[in-house]
Amino acid sequence: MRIGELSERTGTPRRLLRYYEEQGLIAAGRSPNGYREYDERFVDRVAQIRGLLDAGLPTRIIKQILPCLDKPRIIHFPDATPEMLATLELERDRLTERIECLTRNRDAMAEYLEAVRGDNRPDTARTPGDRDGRAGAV
Amino acid sequence: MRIGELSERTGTPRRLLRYYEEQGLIAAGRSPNGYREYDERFVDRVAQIRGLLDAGLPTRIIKQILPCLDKPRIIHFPDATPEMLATLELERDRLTERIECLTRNRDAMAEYLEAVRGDNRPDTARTPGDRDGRAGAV
DNA sequence: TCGAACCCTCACATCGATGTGAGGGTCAAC
DNA sequence: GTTGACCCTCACATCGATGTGAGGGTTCGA
Repeated sequence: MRIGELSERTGTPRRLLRYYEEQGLIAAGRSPNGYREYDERFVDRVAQIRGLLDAGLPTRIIKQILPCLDKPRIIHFPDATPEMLATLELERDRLTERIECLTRNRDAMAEYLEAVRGDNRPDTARTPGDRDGRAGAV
Repeated sequence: MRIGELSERTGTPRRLLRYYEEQGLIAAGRSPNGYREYDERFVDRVAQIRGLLDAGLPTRIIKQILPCLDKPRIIHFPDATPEMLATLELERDRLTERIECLTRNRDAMAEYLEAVRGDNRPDTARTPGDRDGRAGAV
């Protein structure tokens, strides 16, 4: 498929598909006329890139760890340089931290919403399972 | 405390503390000489702002939902305008999605790392609990 | 053979979060 | 009273991810 179709199927502007290629995240083939040529695998790949980008990883890092993540069913050990493993470990921990942080905030929001909806006494109220009274998250 | 101390205690550049104020996320008092004046509460507040920022929310949104999250022990229902609740609900769902996405990616990394470390046969291998053979995440 | 709908490569613009520095006050300690 | 460590307000720079458009090929159907 060409860039237009991939763009539509992934909901990603053409501009960005070219950008990801420029950053070394994807390597599209070219047909004789110079058009980029993609196969099915790119649909998932682009989705994954966007996921990681959205997770806050910069393209620089994504480029490093993507080879470890995108093998469809086989893990190629030769791919794993020590640097890559270190990066991967570090990013895994970063992600874990971030996930915890997000979860705390999400729960604080959910808690607030529940409190507002569930118990609408006139002015103020405590949240349901409010041990120390702090719904706030970090 | 003044901006320097808050900066140090939150690990946040002065510049950003001023920026957050400019964006309406925090409202510092002023001492007679014009210096910003902060109390203890700002330490948590700034941490929370950074957490949300890091979660990918823009200051615009943070400004909206922060009032729902930062009450130390009391939830003030009057704060909850319908728009705010809608935003909050939307962002909560967004966060949930994002958390799932991050978790998938984190698990894919962890899985890969485990596979690389646990079982180092010469060339290729399958990941441990590899049902469909896809370690990839989106 | 013409036009619409693709594609290409630059290359500059924008946006939000930050960095950096100039120009200038405040204040405590020496 | 001067120095050093604070603080202030601009205001321009940077950075990564994106938007946008100019200038120009390719393909295909009317």
